[in-house]
Amino acid sequence: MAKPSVLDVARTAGVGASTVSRVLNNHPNISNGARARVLAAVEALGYTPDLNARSLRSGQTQAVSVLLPMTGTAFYDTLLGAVHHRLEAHDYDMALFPLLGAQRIRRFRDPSALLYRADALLIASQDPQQLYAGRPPFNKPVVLVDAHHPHYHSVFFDNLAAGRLAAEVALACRLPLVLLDVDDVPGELPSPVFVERRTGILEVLNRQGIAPVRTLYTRASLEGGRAAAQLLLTQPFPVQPRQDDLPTPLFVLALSDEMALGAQRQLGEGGWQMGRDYLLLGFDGNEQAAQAGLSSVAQPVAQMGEAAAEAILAALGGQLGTLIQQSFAPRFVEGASTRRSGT
Amino acid sequence: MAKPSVLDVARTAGVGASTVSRVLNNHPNISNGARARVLAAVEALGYTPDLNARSLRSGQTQAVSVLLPMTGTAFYDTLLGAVHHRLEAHDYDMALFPLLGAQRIRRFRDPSALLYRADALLIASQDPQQLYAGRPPFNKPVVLVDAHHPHYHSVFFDNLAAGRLAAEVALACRLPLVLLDVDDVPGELPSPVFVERRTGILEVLNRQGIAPVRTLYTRASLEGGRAAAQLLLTQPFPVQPRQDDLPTPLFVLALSDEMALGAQRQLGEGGWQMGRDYLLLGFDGNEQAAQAGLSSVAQPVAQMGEAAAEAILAALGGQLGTLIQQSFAPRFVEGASTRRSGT
DNA sequence: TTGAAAGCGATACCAA
DNA sequence: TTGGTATCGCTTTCAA
Repeated sequence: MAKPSVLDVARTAGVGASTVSRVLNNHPNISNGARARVLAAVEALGYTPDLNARSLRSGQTQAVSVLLPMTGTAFYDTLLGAVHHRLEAHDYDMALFPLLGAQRIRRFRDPSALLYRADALLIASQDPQQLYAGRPPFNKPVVLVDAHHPHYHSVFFDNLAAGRLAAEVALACRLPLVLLDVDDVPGELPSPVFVERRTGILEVLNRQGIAPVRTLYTRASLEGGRAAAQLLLTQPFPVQPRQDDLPTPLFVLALSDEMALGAQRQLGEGGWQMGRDYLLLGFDGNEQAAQAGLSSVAQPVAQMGEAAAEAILAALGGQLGTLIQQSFAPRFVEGASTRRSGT
Repeated sequence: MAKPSVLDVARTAGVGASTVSRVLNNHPNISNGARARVLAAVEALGYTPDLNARSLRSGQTQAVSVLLPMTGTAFYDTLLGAVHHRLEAHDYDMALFPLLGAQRIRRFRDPSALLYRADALLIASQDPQQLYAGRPPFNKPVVLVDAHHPHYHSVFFDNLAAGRLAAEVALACRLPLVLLDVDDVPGELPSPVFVERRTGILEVLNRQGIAPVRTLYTRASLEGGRAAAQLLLTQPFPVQPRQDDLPTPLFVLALSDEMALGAQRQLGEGGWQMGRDYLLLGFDGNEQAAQAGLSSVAQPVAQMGEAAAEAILAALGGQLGTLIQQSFAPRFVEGASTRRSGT
């Protein structure tokens, strides 16, 4: 037999089609008898509503599309897990559309792309202006997460403040500063996240008239951190710890915990001792890094995901008079890595 | 003004609604004049078809859903890039539904989940039987990629054969064998990929009555490879190279190139020299690993993605009498890492 | 080659 | 609290 429709259910239950619809959509003012018979009929027939018909009539899809870069995992895992969790509670589902290569935005120029078959669009870690060279062809709510733009609802970390905070923590130690910075990848847009952290750091340093004794550019990954640390080990210019009687530790400031973690491992394997030969600070509040004793300027990823979901829901509810610009402040999470030992 | 519909376009162009539809769907037998006027009207009004109405009427969505684990990136990047490329050529779009935690399959029990609003379902690296404890609630084509099951169209690597091939390469060197194996993650299903590679390897070893001198269990990542290699460096039981006058290199066989790459870096940093102190072989055909000179039992990821897409398209076209069980054979890609130096 | 009209399967309005 | 019916926007059939 063909897939049953509301009419089949209605006939089986001995009620009208609208009653079936009302039961299925939890409308008030339904008698218990009718509800029970409808549910029984649904069960008996194995009825499943047709989403296309539902959407056509109601004008809603109960879906949110997420546009995201296909890089990294732990971060998006946490972020999108939180987003999905909140959306789910309001009966919204979520589909992901990874960018599959920076050049392939063409795919989303078409307003009838699957991406836009949704009630709202969440753009992660991307500037829509740059991405679309204009606006997305979508006249429903658009929310940015881990990115911000004055024309869009934005939920983001204050990476500028994070940079400043990190620099202040570093300066307070009064040690020679090594900056593990992120190299631009040719052909890709530079990540605004790292640009802002760097800007915040340099702003504070400049104000104090202090410069890093060394800046190493590398990939924004654990292996990148390792590579930079290796340079520190093998080319210990301009300060070489562990040879004086009063060694001067280096303060290594990395633009991400991933990089910091890599540096820690590499330096440790090279015989440098944390607290004695170097101090270390990263960004993100990465759990692995915290377990390894690393201090971090942390950012509440899951919380931000929830906030983004709330922003979407509010926009969908039409309860959004003004533009949301919600920034999350960084928090210094102290571990062993910013404490000198044996003093 | 409200969103224009076919009727608006038809009025503007001075034709009937069906003519508009025909033009938009590239039907034959349309006069050039009508076509031109319709296209002009579409342009003028900024008309975009309503996908819900289209799907309701036609019974098709022109969409394929992909169910995938939210781990790894390079692999799925390549795989899904290839899948999407083929689908796109046939006007199908693609949406991703990551598993966001092993326990959350509940989300997909509901037959009216967004996941199933598609013409076909692609399941990556998962056994549907295990996943659903039965069948997915979806009576349209289902294709498995990087996984196989006798009841579903499957496109996969022959990891068993890959394991055998790797073991044969290793045995041909007649060196003490160290196996870098993958540790089970508690709470997660063991990956069939590694199970099969291991089985293939052990099958060949057993047949020859040979056992690895050492098996190290670690995470299936670069860092996992590093950790295992570190054990090799610091606890050089039972064979210690570099101290005899005639050193015996170890043959290190890792279940993935990622792990092999990690091992290579760690051993290199520990002073072991590739070709003299150890040989190394991994799986996957990872590009980074190849650049580092690693030999690999490679698997054509993009090719497999394309094959999976073709399987979907064939199933959608209804041209699929029998069940597809397409396996891709491994290929030994020789680099420097399996050649002894100075002999 | 074209237009009128039926119908896909739901929801929402209105009258009862 | 309920059922009948119009309607969402499109594709398809049928007749011209």
